[in-house]
Amino acid sequence: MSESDGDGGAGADTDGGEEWTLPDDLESVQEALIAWYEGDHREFPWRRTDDPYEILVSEVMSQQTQLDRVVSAWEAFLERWPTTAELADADRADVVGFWTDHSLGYNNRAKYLHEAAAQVETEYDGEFPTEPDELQELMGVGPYTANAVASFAFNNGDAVVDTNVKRVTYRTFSIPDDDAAFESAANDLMPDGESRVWNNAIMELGGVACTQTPRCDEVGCPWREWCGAYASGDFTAPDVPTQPSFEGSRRQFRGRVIGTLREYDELELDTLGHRIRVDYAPGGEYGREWLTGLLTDLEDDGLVDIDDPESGAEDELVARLRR
DNA sequence: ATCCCGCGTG
DNA sequence: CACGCGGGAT
Repeated sequence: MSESDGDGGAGADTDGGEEWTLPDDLESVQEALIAWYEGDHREFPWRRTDDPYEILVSEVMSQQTQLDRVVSAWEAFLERWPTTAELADADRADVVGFWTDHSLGYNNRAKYLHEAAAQVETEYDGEFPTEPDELQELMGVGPYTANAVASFAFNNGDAVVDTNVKRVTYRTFSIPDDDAAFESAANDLMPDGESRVWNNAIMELGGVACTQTPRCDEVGCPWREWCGAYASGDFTAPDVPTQPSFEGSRRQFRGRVIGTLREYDELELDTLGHRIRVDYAPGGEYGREWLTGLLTDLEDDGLVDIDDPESGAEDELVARLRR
């Protein structure tokens, strides 16, 4: 109904955009996937709620962490902060501390979640908006998360496009490795008004069947009869940019700073330095200068405060988690 | 080593 | 548009 009904790819090939088409019997394609998903799928607790806050928490956690590890963190988080009102009232340091305690990584996202809860309270009167465009106004909520929340909470989303959906559509229907093409194809595939089950189903397909090393027959992939990769045996997938190594990285030391301040409340800078790396030496290669660089970045991110000490007349600076 | 349901900022 | 952002599991 929106654009390019059924016949896929932007016809004009002027800017190098490649041609692609979806099968004629889209309805069969759709029914096959939904039947496969409803027949059997992994049971995650967030698939049994339609509370937008609970969904949002699960989505933010899932962006960075394997789903199996998210389950216990999600349950503990919602037990501690069951509503946006309660999360908004929490100290940021406690939310970031929770994130670290549960090894959820990327502490910025704890801050985003905390801020999003405050936005819901102050800007939306405690009620989540239901449209993807409005949801995207929330801190830390981009196009993917907005459609996920709109879909799973309100059955009111567009097709989600994540790395799973890209891989599945690239292989099955030979959609070119191009974001606009993926988005268009994903939306053409999705049956109108069924974003909740559809987005769950296509991501489940990417998660258990159309994996890096595919398991088409083992899990009975419902799209084998339409799948270009299954026919050709070429299961190449779009490149996902590989991360620089973590060991010894700046990221690793940021994580140690947060974890250490979580444990000690407030620490003088050199003490903190020694805690986070054994080769810390105030005047050395990794010393005061290196540490303050790290800390000012964390301060700019809103995660850490650098202050004069509360007591005493000393001028040694201390660091602590921002409340 | 590589993977894992993106996002905000410069 | 490129870049930085954690860390457990395998």
